Amino acid sequence: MAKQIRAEITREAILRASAKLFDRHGYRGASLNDVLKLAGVTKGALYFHFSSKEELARAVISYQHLWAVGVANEELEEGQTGLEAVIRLSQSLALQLMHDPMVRAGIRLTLEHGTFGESTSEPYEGWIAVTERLLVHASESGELDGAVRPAVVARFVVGAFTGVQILSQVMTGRNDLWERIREMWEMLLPTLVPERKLPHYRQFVRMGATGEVKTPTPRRPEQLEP
Amino acid sequence: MAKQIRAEITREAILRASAKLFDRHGYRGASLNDVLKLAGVTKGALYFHFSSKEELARAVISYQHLWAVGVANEELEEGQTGLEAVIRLSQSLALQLMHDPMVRAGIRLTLEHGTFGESTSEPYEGWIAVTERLLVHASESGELDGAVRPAVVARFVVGAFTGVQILSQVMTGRNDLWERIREMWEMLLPTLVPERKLPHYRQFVRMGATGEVKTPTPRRPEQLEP
Amino acid sequence: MAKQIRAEITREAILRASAKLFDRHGYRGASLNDVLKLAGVTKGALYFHFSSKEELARAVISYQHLWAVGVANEELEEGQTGLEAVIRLSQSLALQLMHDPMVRAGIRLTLEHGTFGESTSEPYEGWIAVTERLLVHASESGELDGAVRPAVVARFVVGAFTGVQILSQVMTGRNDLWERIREMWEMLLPTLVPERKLPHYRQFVRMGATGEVKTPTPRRPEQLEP
Amino acid sequence: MAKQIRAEITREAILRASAKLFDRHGYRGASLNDVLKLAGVTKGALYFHFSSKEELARAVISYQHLWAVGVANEELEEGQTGLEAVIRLSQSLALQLMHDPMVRAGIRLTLEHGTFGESTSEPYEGWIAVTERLLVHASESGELDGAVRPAVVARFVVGAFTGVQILSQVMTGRNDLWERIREMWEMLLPTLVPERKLPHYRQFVRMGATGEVKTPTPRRPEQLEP
DNA sequence: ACTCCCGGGACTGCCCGTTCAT
DNA sequence: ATGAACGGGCAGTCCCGGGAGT
Repeated sequence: MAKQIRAEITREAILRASAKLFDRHGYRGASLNDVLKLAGVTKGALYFHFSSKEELARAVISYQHLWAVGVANEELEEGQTGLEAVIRLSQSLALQLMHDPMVRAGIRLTLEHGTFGESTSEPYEGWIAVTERLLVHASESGELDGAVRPAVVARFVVGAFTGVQILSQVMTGRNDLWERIREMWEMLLPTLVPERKLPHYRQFVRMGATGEVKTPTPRRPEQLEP
Repeated sequence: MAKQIRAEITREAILRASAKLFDRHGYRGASLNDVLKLAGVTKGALYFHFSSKEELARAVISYQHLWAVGVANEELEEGQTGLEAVIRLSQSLALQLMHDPMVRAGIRLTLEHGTFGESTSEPYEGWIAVTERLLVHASESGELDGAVRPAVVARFVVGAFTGVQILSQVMTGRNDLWERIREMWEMLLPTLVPERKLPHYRQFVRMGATGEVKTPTPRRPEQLEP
Repeated sequence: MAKQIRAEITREAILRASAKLFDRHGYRGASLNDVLKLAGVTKGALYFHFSSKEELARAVISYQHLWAVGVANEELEEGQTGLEAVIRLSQSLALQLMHDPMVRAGIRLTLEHGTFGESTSEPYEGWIAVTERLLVHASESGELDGAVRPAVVARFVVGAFTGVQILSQVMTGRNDLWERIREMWEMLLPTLVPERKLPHYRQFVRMGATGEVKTPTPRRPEQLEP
Repeated sequence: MAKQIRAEITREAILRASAKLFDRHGYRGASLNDVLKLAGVTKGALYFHFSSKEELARAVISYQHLWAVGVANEELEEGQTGLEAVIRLSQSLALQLMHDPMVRAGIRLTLEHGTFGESTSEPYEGWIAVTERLLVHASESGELDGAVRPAVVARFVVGAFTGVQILSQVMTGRNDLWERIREMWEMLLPTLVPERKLPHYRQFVRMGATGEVKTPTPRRPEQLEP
């Protein structure tokens, strides 16, 4: 028992250190030796917990993915309308990107693996699917302008968010990400909702950074057994 | 003299080969040996023309940058209104991203160097600046809705374009980039222009680059390895 | 008591698994992790029973050695003439090499350690000594041709057996080992025995694989305690 | 030009050093770092000449193989009878095994790759084939006893030589190899040749170590171009 | 002026046999 | 008897010089 706790601590230390370095230098740029140094563990420890660099990266991605899923579910359970949920989702992710190294790393690795790599579009498809579902729901509730096509909007929102976040990272180290996301929504709202509802959503977008970041304590990805 | 011609050919071969590999594997993932093999030259040749891998990458980026600047100027000289110029600019870049390996590589390297690197935001700032200038011009000509703030829009457009392009690349190898950019503009136009001008711009977006472009049956990026 | 039985089972499982892997991949090629996996035990268990990989190998070799000694003694007790005993001995070993992983592994490890290693010729010397003793006995009984020098023959027989067995292993996975050993004796008999006795020994060599393989249930090598 | 000479020197140094270490420690036991140290070159040099450890080993094997082929051909051209050629061949190989590290290493690697490995029996088949061919020739010339079956003898001789050489190596570091091979032939001759020719061949076997070892300056295996 | 061969050496991810606290 | 951690070593790959030749 006691052992397992210690193991968990080590595992987390490795994960955390690798996240930091993956975030800073990318997958290839991060060397395991640096991870070891930063985590204060030895090669053996790393090898015990993760059988390869790739698996380590996958663990980081997985962590971030689980976190995102958790947030999405919470958002839905809070009885918000569909569009509001989408907005809150984007804001939660933005906040997390500003503060949580694990999520930052996860996003970056996903991006690298997608953009530069053999391309697994799967995570993006996931985000698009979630967004689309929420928008369909919103559309059926009459929240949206009649001309809005959820699939198109979902795809664009995910893409725009991705790009805005990158720019914010490059230009300000993500310090202005929150405002950029707000501006994004302000530009999109006129297209999405009927004019009379605009004020309400504008207001909604402006609130939000109430500090209460969603942190659904994601459980670590279960180990894959061979 | 004769020598110089040969030198230029070698230089170009190296540049072209490196672009292809940078595009496919990223900066770190592309090995100079592969570049050599693909270009059919030797190490000595490479190091005569480029003093380091980084300089090689910079040359690719520079090439793409010069191309972009050239296009921007042409667009302006053609006597289009500001907003139209912005749209055409984005479309030109989209087309080039679909077909020109050098531009693709340049964008990718810029992105890597920015997102994951020591961060030189300069190219993005350039794009934003150009866009903003055009939008200011448009605003002064009364093309835009009164509430539009050029600086904000410019920043968002550049970010959104970046993200949309990434998603298109990950999900379809950029085959659908043209449509995605069109959709982007269709979503932004209601926010940007007065309602009565909407039909005109919608039409404008759909046409494309003054006839000689047309949604050009994009070939998918060639599979790896010749 | 019960514990000790369990321990013995574990020990055997490890030994058996390691034999299989040593046989297949050699000393260096066999990894302890694989042994663990195959035996279904943990690292701790292995290191409880064997203090190092080398000792594990020694145990395998020792097992095979004890087996060989056992067979040799049985052969002698069965009242065969000296030459017959030598022949039966070689045949028993051949059969065992074809079927018993532990013996296969033992032979291979001995060979590796000898050929490629710091060379302990001791096991070979043992075989040669036994063979020589039997041949001297045979010589004194008048079974052999007068010109035969037991020491020379013994050394050659051991060498030839070793090589023939290797070739059989390489070329047919030892499937034809039995026939090869028979041929070996047919080639040596004219040199070893007087002409009139040739038919008898030829007949003797041909019999043998009567199925009754010698399996003298070798007791496990006593543990050497430091 | 001058460069190429230097390259050849380096290449040879690497080959020679690796042969020494392969001979001493086997394929797995020899570390490239040790090779580098012994050869006095760096990793870059090695990597330039040999793209992997395996290829290095193959080069050594190939060297030895070419040497053997060269010797075999010379032997044949010297107008000896078939059986004499076989004997001389075995003696040449024995001498070489005693003195030339490259050949020693080649034999050892072949053996390892065969015995302990995925088994390529090809080199053994080559030796057997050559021997058989010579014996068939001898048989047709009436040198051999009528009952001799060349295929069987060839296989056994190759096997026996292999084993005898191993034993000699283990027990005396191959110092007594020459005598062991002589004894081998003395034991086989009665089976192989008619009685009246025995004295001649006995005499033939005893001569031979005239010092003039066959050294057919084997050309290095041509590089495989990718 | 331009190209090439040959080499330098640091570093990477990985795997291994082994030990120690429990 | 276990789970966890240790640390050295492996083969392989990389980016890069520099002397010689054209």
